[in-house]
Amino acid sequence: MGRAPCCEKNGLKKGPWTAEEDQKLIDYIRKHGHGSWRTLPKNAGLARCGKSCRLRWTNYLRPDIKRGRFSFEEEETIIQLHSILGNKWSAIAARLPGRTDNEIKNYWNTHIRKRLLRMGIDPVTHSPRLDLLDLSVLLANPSLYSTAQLDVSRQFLGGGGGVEPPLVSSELLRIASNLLTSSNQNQCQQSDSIQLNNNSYQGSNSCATSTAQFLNDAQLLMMQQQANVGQFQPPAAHDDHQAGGMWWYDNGAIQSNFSENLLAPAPAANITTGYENHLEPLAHDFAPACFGGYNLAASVLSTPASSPATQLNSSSTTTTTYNFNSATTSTEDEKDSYCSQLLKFQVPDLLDVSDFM
DNA sequence: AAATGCATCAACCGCGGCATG
DNA sequence: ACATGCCGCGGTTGATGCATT
Repeated sequence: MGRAPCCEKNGLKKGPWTAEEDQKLIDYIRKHGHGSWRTLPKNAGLARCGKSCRLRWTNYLRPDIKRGRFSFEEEETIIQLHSILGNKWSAIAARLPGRTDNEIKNYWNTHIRKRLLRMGIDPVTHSPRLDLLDLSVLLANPSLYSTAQLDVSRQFLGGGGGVEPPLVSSELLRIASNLLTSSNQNQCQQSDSIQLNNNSYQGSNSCATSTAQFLNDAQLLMMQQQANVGQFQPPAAHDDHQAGGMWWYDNGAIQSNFSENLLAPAPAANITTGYENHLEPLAHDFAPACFGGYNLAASVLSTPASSPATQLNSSSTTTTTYNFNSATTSTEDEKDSYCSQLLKFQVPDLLDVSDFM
């Protein structure tokens, strides 16, 4: 049975609220409470439907509403709660005093979601997106692979143009690994250290500390995670001539002959959200050896203001400390810049992500 | 200065859940 | 058990302002 839309009644006003209407609504609710939204507009002398009144009150006129920019802490909370609750905006809003579900929803769609996408993270699943992140790196460096390999890489996208599941196999991972290994060699010559704004960076590994290296290695894990390969076989001996080395996944541990490290899974961090399943392994397993300890989770989830200097013990003898100073990343643009520079992640024109925006 | 594109956000729409008769 | 009505939620739209060309 259909229900008559509440605002289709004759004489009921729609659209933006006037100051007079606002005042009428405020005065009435202050005196009587909202009671039944259905009868409120008539009693308050408003030519609005109850639904419109309720929305106006809960999203705008309520006295306890906090206006203005979201703080880093609030943003962090939103992301973490969203990883647990999904698009349950009202549930998220219930944990953010003064913020409405509508406001949070808007902020998510206009800010956070886009930022996560730029970083190659699926804002729905909160897991790395192979099709966004991986191929962008590959495709941005066409010199790194042959035509045949490009054809293979296109399969990751589900090349038919339709909504096909990404094709990822151990063999493709191996190919990608080789490609990325080549990429590493190029990238290492370009950036042995990272300086971002006033954030301090103290790395010690030269080649292995480039951002590109981090991405590449992390991407392989993403592939593995998305493909549920389970066991990614170590490279065969004949791969050893590839100077860069490779990563593989063995019995729960990330192994590499790149830095001759065996990376044991990191102990649980203090982040207790669904990210543990996705980003934390990346940050802790990869960061020490291949990125010198940069904490991806800290950059994505914990905004700089709330992320104390992260100290991670790598499997090598190197201990690396990072201090991303919040004072230098206080604006929205700076947040974006901060993230994009760190990850050096650029979506090539070839890879259109607008559909996801 | 005008045109165009983009980002933001208040407000609307439709649906599902729940209460009530 | 079923019909009806209300409320709240999530998705979407459209107006507005700002930036860019």
